[in-house]
Amino acid sequence: MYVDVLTMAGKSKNDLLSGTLDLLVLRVLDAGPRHGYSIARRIEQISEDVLAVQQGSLYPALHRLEDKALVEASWEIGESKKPAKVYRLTKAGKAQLEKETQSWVSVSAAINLVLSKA
Amino acid sequence: MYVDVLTMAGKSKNDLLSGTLDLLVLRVLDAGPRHGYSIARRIEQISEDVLAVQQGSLYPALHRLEDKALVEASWEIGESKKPAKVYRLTKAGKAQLEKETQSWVSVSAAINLVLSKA
DNA sequence: CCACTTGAGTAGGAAGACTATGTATGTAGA
DNA sequence: TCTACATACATAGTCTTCCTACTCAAGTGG
Repeated sequence: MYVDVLTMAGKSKNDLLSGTLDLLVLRVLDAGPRHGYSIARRIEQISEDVLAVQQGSLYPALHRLEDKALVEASWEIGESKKPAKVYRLTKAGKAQLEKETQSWVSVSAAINLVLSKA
Repeated sequence: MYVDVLTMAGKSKNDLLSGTLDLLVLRVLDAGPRHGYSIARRIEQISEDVLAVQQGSLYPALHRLEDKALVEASWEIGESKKPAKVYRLTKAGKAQLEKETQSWVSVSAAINLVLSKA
């Protein structure tokens, strides 16, 4: 039995910008295959804990990417002996990564322009 | 009567990152009061048309900000003689702008870290 | 007169994130 | 051994915010 003590009105506010999660996941997988849980850990680690990847965001994102054939998965047993679903980037995923990276670069640059120039 | 010819599956994909619109609006208003329509034009202009602000995004955003008392509005008649709803930043809006700017800086930096470091 | 731009707005729906759950197993420690 | 914790995957429900599509209206230029 779980009870929420506080479901506050003041939202804790986003850890991520909507839409960037897929990009980050693709990028991490570009550096080599990984299972879901460790993708999240990796993003948090590299971002020095600025970004927090919730499981409720991560797994749906992975399933989305899989549906779009941008990643593919297989169950594997690693050192930990626990079976884990290992994801790897497909060719289409690689292409998508490049596209989304380019998009991120230009959009974030544009936002910075507005923020600086008024 | 209007009919959509094509409501395509392949989305045209975002002009903005979700959540950044409010920040951009606050920033533009920080440079001086403006009416809604001209806020959109200004963002597009400064961003060199990389960012497109849809009216269906803009006006709801302004109403949200007004509800939160981050901006306040008054109907005014400018040179164009057409009445327009002019928005200005409130003190709370200014504070919010600073907070969100800081958040943008750190989050975008974190994303860039992940993108570069793998 | 007509088309275009300016200007404000709403309704409806899709997307994606978060919270809150649930399940299960391996591992370290008391 | 029991217990707590980290690992690991997953889904339901809700919320927020965006976009598309549309309406209405008043100036402006041809």
